[in-house]
Amino acid sequence: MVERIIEAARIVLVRDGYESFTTNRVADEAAVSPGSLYQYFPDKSTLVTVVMDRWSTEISDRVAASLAAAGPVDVNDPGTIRAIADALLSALEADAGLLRIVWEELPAVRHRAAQHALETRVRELLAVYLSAAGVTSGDPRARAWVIVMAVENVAVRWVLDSPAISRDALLDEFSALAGGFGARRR
Amino acid sequence: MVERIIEAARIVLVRDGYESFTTNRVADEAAVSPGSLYQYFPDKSTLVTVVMDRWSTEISDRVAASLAAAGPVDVNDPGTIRAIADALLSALEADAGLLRIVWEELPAVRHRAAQHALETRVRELLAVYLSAAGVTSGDPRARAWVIVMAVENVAVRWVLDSPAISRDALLDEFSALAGGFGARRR
Amino acid sequence: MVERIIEAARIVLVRDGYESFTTNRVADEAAVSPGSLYQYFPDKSTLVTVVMDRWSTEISDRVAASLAAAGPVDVNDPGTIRAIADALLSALEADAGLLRIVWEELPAVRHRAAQHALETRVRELLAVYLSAAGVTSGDPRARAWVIVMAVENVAVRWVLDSPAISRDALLDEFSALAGGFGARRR
Amino acid sequence: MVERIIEAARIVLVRDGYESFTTNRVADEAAVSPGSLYQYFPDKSTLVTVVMDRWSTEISDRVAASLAAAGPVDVNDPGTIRAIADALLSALEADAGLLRIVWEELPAVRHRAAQHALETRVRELLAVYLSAAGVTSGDPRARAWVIVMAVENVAVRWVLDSPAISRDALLDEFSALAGGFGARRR
DNA sequence: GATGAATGAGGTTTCATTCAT
DNA sequence: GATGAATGAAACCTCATTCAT
Repeated sequence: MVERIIEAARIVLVRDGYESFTTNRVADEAAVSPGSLYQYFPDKSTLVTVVMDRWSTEISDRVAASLAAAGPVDVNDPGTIRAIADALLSALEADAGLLRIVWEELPAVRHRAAQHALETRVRELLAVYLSAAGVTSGDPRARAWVIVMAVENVAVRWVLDSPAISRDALLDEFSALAGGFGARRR
Repeated sequence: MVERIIEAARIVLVRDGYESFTTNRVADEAAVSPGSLYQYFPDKSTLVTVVMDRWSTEISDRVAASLAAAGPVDVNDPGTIRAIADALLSALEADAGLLRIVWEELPAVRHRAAQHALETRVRELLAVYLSAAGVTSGDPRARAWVIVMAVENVAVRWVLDSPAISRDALLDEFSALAGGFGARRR
Repeated sequence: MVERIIEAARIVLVRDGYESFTTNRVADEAAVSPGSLYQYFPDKSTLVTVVMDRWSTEISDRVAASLAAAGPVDVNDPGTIRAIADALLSALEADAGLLRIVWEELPAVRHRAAQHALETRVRELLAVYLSAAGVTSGDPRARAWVIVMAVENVAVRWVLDSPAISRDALLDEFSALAGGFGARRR
Repeated sequence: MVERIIEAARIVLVRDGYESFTTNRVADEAAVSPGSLYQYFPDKSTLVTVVMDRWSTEISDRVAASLAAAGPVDVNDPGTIRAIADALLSALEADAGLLRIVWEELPAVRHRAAQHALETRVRELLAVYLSAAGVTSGDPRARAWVIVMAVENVAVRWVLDSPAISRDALLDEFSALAGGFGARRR
């Protein structure tokens, strides 16, 4: 039931947009009475938050899974950074419809927590990578924060705006970006 | 009159947030009747759009002014990139209240156009710089696009979230980021 | 407009009862949009309060008018107390339908203020009478308070419950009641 | 079980007020499922009625007990009327919280029956007293009705509104009131 | 041009009640 | 008998927008 409602919420969100995301419509879509919604979620905004949390976790998991499938991370392999970026892009593309709604229609407050969680998770991964790569100059935490913020926006906008940049070219850019930070190592 | 309304709209937006940004409240703040609003703006969303356009222009102008004041851009001076980033940060900080509302509460659709205009302007500047710097590998337009997207998010989030990174350190990171792209030139 | 709404509210209250007293129904009855209600009244409960205040004033005025029409009050005339009581009964009977709703369906909180105002007004009148009548034993203010509370309930219930007591007999009882308090004078 | 529910209903009524008196809350308080409520009570209003009946009986019993404890009623003892009134006040004060809810928040329809029962019981007692006291003028039943209605309201309001009248003074007023009716006997 | 009273569709939320288990 | 998840009607209120003055 909770499952059905969350799923319906996600569908309505993607199909109708946030402006039209009403509790009644969600109830309809879930083939459930409006009252039932409130047995499991205290209010509308919580419902959105839950959908966001789900999605954030999905993305994290997808990225992690891709990396795991790719075998152990080799810091010296220049392909590593590409693999990470590639995994992220794929994860975002998995539900581009939802991504668009979230990024373009949802007031950020609604998905701030979920986004933060995702950023933190990625940042931690990255910190490990950076330190293993022997990047020493500057504050590694600051560096990780900057890269994550940078990559986040670039990846999202690439998926949403479809600029005239091939996926391969984009991955090159990511490598360059990371290389820039790593460049001064040794 | 138009002026008064736009100014009122901005005030209401910053003071009360987007949720409470109602046409009636704007009319009140402007000491104007709600009907008069509609003599100059077809609907509420247009009003927001106009405020956004204004603000976007303000930022562009501020950045341009800062750069002009700093004298001619010297592509070989590593300080140049710092100057640009610094100007951008200052411009964003000039009305952090509005920045927060725009980034956290406004559905992106509302300010998409303004944001796009700003991005384009900066991208063009950057393209010149990159080409002058002799960056040749890869597609320079793709490169410019990526850098702009990256910098945009990093700068905004730094202003809004106040992470534990000094302004100086942040500027260093920007240099590194730009350096990374320039690094492989020869 | 305000007038129309208040009148409609009163009609709905009497006709449908407090349970069915909804803002939409009032709007319908007033042939006005629900939104218009809220241009003049901040919320539903205020609307009820206003109706109550009106009615309380009507009763006061009716009583005062009756007394004025009856000529100057003669404290020594045993008929005086009958006149007052008679005026009150008539005033209550003027809109017995509303009286019933107020007394039987309205949570007292809704009409507490109006009732209090009425009680106070009557109490002050009574205090004058009592002191003129030379009632000296006991605290005259306490006495007035007690009589008002006593008369209030008796009168209301007589109108609402139609007990097997003629109007004349009831007025006799009121005289006796007042006489009881005056009895021990001299 | 029935017991537990009634007790819970009373607790909720006093603690949360009538507005918040919901069947679900009562069920919670009784640690019982909402469905079970409906096995013993056809609907919410019946539940309230039962609570009211209980309470009405309690008051009657308390008054009766007080009188019994005071020994046989002596019609010629002017203290008798005080004793009755005193017993009533004490009974009302026993659960002033409930009294307030009943009088101020409950639509009278909900407790009309219980109140009526109480009034009748007291009226019968009083009729005996009045006839024994040799009050002959007027209709003794009318007289009893009037006194009961008068005393009821005065007593309740004294308990609820705490006017600046001492308990002793109030009892004096009651005596005077009763005396007024008896005064013209002989 | 300016006004501002009027609109009315529709959103979120509550809660008494039911019925399959 | 007991449960408690599910129901769904309906309530209050908001606010972008209009149009007669």
